[in-house]
Amino acid sequence: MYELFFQKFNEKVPLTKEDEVLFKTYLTPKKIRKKQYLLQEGDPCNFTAFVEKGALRSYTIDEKGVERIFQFALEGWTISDLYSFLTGEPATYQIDALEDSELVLISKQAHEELLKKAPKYETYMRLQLSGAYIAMQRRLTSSISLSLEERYVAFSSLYPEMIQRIPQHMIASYLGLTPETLSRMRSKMTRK
Amino acid sequence: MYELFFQKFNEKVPLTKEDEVLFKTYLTPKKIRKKQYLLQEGDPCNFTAFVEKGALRSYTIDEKGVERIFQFALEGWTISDLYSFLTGEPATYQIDALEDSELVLISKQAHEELLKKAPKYETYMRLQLSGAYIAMQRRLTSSISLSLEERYVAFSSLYPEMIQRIPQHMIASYLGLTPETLSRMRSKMTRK
DNA sequence: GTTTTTCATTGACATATATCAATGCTTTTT
DNA sequence: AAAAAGCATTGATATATGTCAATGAAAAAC
Repeated sequence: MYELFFQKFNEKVPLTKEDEVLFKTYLTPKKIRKKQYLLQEGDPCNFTAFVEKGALRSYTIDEKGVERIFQFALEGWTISDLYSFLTGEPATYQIDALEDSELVLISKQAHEELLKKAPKYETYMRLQLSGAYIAMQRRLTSSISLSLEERYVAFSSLYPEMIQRIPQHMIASYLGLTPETLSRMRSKMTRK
Repeated sequence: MYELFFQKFNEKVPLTKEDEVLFKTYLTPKKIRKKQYLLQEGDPCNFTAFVEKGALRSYTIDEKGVERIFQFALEGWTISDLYSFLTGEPATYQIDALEDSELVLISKQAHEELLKKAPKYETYMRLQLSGAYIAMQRRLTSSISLSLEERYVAFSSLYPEMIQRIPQHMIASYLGLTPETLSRMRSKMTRK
């Protein structure tokens, strides 16, 4: 447990062994089964979840019952409803597991204590946020300026592992199109 | 100069007078005329620009010469190519002024020195990033899950001032649709 | 091992939005 | 003051994508 978490943390901000021991007291391990909820819409999101193993997604469900997937998280990624986590407002997303998963949770309370006590944590958070921001910027740009086909190609080459592990209709939802359209597009692409 | 900058800074992280004096030595004021470039695609973006007065936009131009507006910044906002600023890679966006403007620049060098010397600056940056992330998350969600009309209505009610000050075809570009479609949509809406 | 559920694919059709083109009105430039 | 450029609007048409429905295969549940 925690191996991957500290590996990724150290890549951003180097930690001493003592740092790690201290940080561990603020972390909560959690196992979660496929299809199980980690966060339900309306509850405040009082954690960020680092994925040691497995796969999760965050998404909304609109009035018509249509799912809109906002994020996938595989090993080494962090998932949360950051808006809710940072502001304390009720979550606008749900999070559930696509595979049996092992997580490292940082509670909101731990987050706030770490911000006060551990400057390295604040630096880590800033870098995390930078990364999240940059990833979302890339995605927004591609969602506005690329054709569907270009978007799918870009997604495939950026996250080849997700193409393997995640059902196609969920990728369609993430890209903002219907499963039918994605299916047709793929068959058109292979014909070329 | 700097009034609005420090007002916004203090809302996030309270500063003493001494802090402000110190910080001022890291800031660069800049005036820029309408249509003038602040950043050209391909140059590394070595600043963040806080808008004291005026209006700017960041955008890309694709192969066909179509502009895609990524962000508007009015008074109190910060604009930059954050990806380029944080990584040192060449900018993917251009930034220019929509009105004559007054800016407060933080150079990359100043940014790095402040991160080392001034913990309050790191906190400020973290909060800035949180805000930018949340704003972009909201935008991405609406770009994926709302109809054009809903998107325009949401934009209008979130940023009424922009509707007044920014040409309609640029708002269309920001929302990811053509000026013609936006025009038709607006006339349909008023007819109701 | 059988039954259910989930998933990807395909077809027919509807609809939203883009594209191309023209017009008149403002604003800016000279 | 005249000319040019920028902008919003409208019409006709083309195109991409969504919607609804059916089918078969694969995976999960029992």
